[in-house]
Amino acid sequence: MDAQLYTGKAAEILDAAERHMRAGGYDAVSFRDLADEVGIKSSSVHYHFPQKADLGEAVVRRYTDNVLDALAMPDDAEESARDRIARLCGIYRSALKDDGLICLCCVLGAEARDLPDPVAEAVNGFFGRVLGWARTALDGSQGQGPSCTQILASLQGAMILALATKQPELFDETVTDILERFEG
Amino acid sequence: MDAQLYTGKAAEILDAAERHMRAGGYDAVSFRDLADEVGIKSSSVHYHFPQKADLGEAVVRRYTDNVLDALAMPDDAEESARDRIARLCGIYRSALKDDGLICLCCVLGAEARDLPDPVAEAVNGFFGRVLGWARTALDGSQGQGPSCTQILASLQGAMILALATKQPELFDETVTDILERFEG
DNA sequence: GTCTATAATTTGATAGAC
DNA sequence: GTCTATCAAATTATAGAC
Repeated sequence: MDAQLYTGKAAEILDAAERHMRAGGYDAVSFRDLADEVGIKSSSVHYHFPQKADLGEAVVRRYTDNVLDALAMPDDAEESARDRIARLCGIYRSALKDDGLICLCCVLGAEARDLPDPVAEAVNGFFGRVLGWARTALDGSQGQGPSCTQILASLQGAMILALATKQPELFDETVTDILERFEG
Repeated sequence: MDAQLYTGKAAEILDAAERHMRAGGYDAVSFRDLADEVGIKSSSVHYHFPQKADLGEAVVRRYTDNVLDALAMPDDAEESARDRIARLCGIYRSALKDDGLICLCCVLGAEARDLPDPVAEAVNGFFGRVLGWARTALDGSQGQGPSCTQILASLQGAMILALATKQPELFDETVTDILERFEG
């Protein structure tokens, strides 16, 4: 159950696949496009990830690990719930502003019904783990601020709004609303 | 600028296309699949919608008109802002619980970067019109309740969470949170 | 409006050499 | 691990008959 480590071409493939999936969904990824981008042939991509579902699952799992790593640190026990949630907001914010990318599992979650089972399950797992993190992050903030569900839902939806309307301010507006509710 | 009316096969095609797009995104629609479902050939689908982008744009525009029609009525001037927002929640809620479908523009908005321009613009238009409706819906509820952006973002994100985790309760939880904030 | 027929491209995937 | 070669299937789209 250890987190898998990817290096070299495998990592490059995952990088390219994640970028495409976050921009256009699961179907936006093709073995030939990935191969071209990393400078190998499509059959070599199949060597690393035999089926497309394997690739999709690996992308989601690696993404999940990366997000949870970023959420966990710095590991300060005295940190307020508000500051911890602000870190979650910041992760999404920088991806959106710097690269125009929204959460991978926001895109894939929206088309979950049509995803291969292992990929859909990995997306489900992402939300479970992030909600689990949020539950402990809010620990001790006695009923103050929005619920974990509400925080995560707001952020996911705000990314879509900001992207689709080309108004990044809409994301910040939501972040402000979330954080303000901690000063109740 | 009148709303286009679709009947017969054209309407059936749009129905099928909307269903597929809401389940799996823009790429989840193929002319052959649609043709089979409505009992004609794919070339006949092209007669009604020459290019796929034409089809996509028509689906989004019709969906937008339908949602705004449902939001507008019943047209009661004495209705509270809270009740109007509850109507928006109800539209999404029944689609999710009855058919397992989330908002069309939630799915397409998430992959907006990869959509043909006319389709992306139609999705943008959907959010503009719904946010416009929400602004007037909240008229007179002096600062009470969440902002239009926050309401819409929460609902979109909650649909994704509910769908991806197979926990419809998560959607209801968000609706409850939104409506509670009107009793401030 | 719908059909047949077909074109051109892209897709996921495999076999086997090096 | 990467390659060449290839496959079967699916895709969007068009021409032209009825």
